[in-house]
Amino acid sequence: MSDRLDERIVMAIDLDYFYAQCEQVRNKEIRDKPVVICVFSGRSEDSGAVSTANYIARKLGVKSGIPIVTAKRILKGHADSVFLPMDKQYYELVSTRIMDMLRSGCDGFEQVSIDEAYLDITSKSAGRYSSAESMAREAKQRILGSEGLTCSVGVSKNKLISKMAADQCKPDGLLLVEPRNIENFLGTMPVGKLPGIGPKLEEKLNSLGIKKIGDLAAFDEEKLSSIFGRNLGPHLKEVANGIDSDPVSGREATQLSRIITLKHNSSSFDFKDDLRPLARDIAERLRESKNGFKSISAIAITSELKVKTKAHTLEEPSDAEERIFSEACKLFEAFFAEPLRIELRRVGIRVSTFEKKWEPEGSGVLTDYF
DNA sequence: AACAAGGGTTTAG
DNA sequence: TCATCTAAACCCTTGTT
Repeated sequence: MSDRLDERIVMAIDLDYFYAQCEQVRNKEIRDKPVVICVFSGRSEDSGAVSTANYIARKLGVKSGIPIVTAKRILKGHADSVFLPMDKQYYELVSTRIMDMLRSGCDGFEQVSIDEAYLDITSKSAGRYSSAESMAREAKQRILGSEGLTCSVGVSKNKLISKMAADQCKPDGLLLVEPRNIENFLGTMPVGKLPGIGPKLEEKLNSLGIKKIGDLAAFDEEKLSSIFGRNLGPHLKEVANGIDSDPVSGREATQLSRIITLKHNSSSFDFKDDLRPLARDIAERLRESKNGFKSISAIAITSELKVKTKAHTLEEPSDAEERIFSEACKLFEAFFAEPLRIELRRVGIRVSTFEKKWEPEGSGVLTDYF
């Protein structure tokens, strides 16, 4: 019996330095310059962080997450550098057009973020990597032809390896990793290259002498479980061996949040007005998705950048702006009711535990689910 | 033991 | 004043069934 029949072929598509590339399409003048996409917090002239940068800027040391001021310092000698505010709405338009195009004609589709998607092309490729390669080239060509954007594409037997293949060949790459080559592909890579293994976990693994994915793949599973727990331990062993049965399929969102940076740090609840737009925005999003929430959290980031949350669960789901606002206010008041002297830099609201098939407040219309 | 709720950490883009 | 914004997956503790 062949073990190929149930084997999938999964394509991972990752749009290169997406926000910056979108800007380059809008304005060809900046194509050969360092381009930095910024999220300005509004605190002061250049306060905020870098969202992403094109490869010219990256090569010079500008990475996502660094302060805008730091990026400006790095690019001081490059008078042609371009700093642009993030225009998420525009990037979403572009993304939607691309995703809609990709969605058609595959067995399964999963958009994982604004610039990444998985396609299950098992049947369309008839399970052959030669066909899969043609499909990957075609996808790249269609995206380039319609939007002028390059992307990186990975193809393998599951999402994990396809994603790693796409990561490995970016930008503007295409890499197929056939099942028989997976062991080789992974073996000598640092463990930190595995999705889900960030700096903290990598450091912990390194301290155990586990540096390469091959080391992790061969490590005693009992030991891993005792160190990393019953869930993470076995999971680490699995991914290190290239195993991932997670299907390509859409998922419903489970939470929705909005957060802002306050103009000035606050030691008391004097930012009520700032919460109003957040509540309004969340209510609007809930209506769009026809969801009600049962759980609501206040998110607070202190002046030391520590994250604190307070949550409350409702008896019945709601989607009302007023409810979001009033519950959030209550939770924030609780922060300052504590004896601790807390100073907040950023504040936000999150709702979760959604219920669909749920009757919006005040609609007065009976739903027909039961 | 299983589950819900509240709070925190890590990862990712 | 260097330090955005959104989302998911875990982990832990506590309390209840």
